[in-house]
Amino acid sequence: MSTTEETPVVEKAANFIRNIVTDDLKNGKHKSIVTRFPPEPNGYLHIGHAKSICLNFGLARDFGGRCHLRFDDTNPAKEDIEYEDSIKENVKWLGFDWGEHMYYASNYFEKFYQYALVLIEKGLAYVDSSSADEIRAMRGTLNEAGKESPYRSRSVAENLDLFARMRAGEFEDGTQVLRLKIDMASPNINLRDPVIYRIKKVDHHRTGDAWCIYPMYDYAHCISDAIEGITHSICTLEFEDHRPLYDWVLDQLPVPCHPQQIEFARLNLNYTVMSKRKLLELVQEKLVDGWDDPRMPTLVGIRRRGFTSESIRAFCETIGVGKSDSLIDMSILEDAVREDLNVRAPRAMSVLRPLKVVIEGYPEGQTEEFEAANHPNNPDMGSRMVPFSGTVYIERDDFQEEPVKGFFRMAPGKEVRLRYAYIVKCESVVKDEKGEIVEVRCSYDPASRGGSAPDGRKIKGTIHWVSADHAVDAEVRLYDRLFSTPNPGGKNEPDYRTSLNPKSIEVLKGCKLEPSLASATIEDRFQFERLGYFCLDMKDSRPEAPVFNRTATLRDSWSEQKR
RNA sequence: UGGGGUAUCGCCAAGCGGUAAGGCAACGGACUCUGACUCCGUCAUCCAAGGUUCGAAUCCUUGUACCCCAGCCA
Repeated sequence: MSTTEETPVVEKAANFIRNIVTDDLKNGKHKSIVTRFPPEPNGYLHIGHAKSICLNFGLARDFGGRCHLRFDDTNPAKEDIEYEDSIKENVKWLGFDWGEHMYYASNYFEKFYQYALVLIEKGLAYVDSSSADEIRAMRGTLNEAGKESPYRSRSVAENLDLFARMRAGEFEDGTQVLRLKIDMASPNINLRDPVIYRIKKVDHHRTGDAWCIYPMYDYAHCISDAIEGITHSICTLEFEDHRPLYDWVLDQLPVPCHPQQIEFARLNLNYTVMSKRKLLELVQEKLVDGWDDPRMPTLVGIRRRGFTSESIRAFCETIGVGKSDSLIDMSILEDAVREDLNVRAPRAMSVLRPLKVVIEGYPEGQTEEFEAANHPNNPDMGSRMVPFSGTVYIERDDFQEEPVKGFFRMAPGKEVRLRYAYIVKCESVVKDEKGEIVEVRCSYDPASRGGSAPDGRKIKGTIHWVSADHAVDAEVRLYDRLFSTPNPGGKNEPDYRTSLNPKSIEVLKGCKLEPSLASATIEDRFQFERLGYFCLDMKDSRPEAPVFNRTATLRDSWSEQKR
């Protein structure tokens, strides 16, 4: 098992990769399967990686196989150990466990080297002393065949000698490379004598200065898979035309097995960006507040936003796996969190934009407590006592002096229920010099204690409130989609930066929370009734100054109706 | 104009010759001390055109559209 939690989030939907695995198991091609998630430690994981993680670890879990976590660390110039910890943490958070199966491509450097020797001896690899520019020029174009390098026919002995000297550090960066000898006229450019080793006199974060030549992806990845006994090597679509090379390398070498590479379409989500480059720019140009900004599609960002790992897994399950390029609607992700949080998040009352309401006739200085259910549909979640007094705050949006048609919240002369408390009626409003409403005065029905009308009269509107004397002040951050256009920076679109949503974050101070929320801790999630799902910000919140993040709003057919 | 892919409802996605699952969204309605949740109901003939067949989204042909590839990145 490779999940830490037992509950399957959603029923497993069929997809072409599952079908392949099922067939391979059924017809005996494999007794059990081995997959792998092979990130390069050069950045933070995002929701797109989650799709791959769920796919690979999910297959292993569901078919009783195993999934390796392997760092594809073959380019020391770009990689760093700082990313490794974050990646491991993210995979664990998502609910997966690689157990003993933690690997590094860099652990195979010596094997890669030995295999390269085999290729040279078979006359299938040669040292090319051309410059990068020359190699590019000889590669040809999409329509024209390439030209063979003048160094292509070097003898095996010479190649062996040169390659050994490359390893020994006798040459400078970029002066020599080891290339495969395949076919410079191949219509598949990947087969035009691809470079498999380059010289980089750079320390590697794991192997230090042991090496100054490093293998390229196409050469290292397939061999790594073979060494680990991977059965299904799942990657994204852009590697599709690398597959002939993947197979070519393994066919020439005495490797333990020959994994099957299978490609699927990477995840694209609308109203956000997913490329490492753009994500990095957003952070570096301070367009967002770091990798873990709750608006970022990074796993650290999404987590800080309040998403549960269960909802991410459910999301990955529902979007399916295919080979056609897709742009998933953000609403599917939002639906996934709502579905999860609706069931598990305790309810609470919080007023984000407070409007003072004075209950006329309520005994001066009196305070009482009302029992409020933590979850209206699940009694097992218990209840809490919520203090009430003669002055409460309600949401500004819940009052209209001149109510529009269909508005059934608080308005002059209309009765409305303060949830769990009393039925009140607005009698008058108090305005400041500018005509701004600063206070609403209500009468109340003492017989409606607890919120129910003793005479059975129907009260259409129920609104939430917080007692002024008992309220906990807090900062609340309302997040919205990072971009205001569905495919920022896409084809025929201006620079993605111009599509940033100016309202992607709104910081509200002086919000009034019911006192029970004072004891909230990191990763606690609540439904602030009638508003949405919120969690304590894991970075900026302090006990004496709580900060809540809005994970998602509730569906709101009222505001939709108004549109 | 080389090679590799993909085309099924607004967005995903099952289907593998036997008469179009499901989810999201949307739209009606019921219920409701969250205008939430829940519950009912509505919502496609499968890129196009030919062909094979009793029968095709599924097979063949010819087109069309879109994506990927010319890093000593992964």
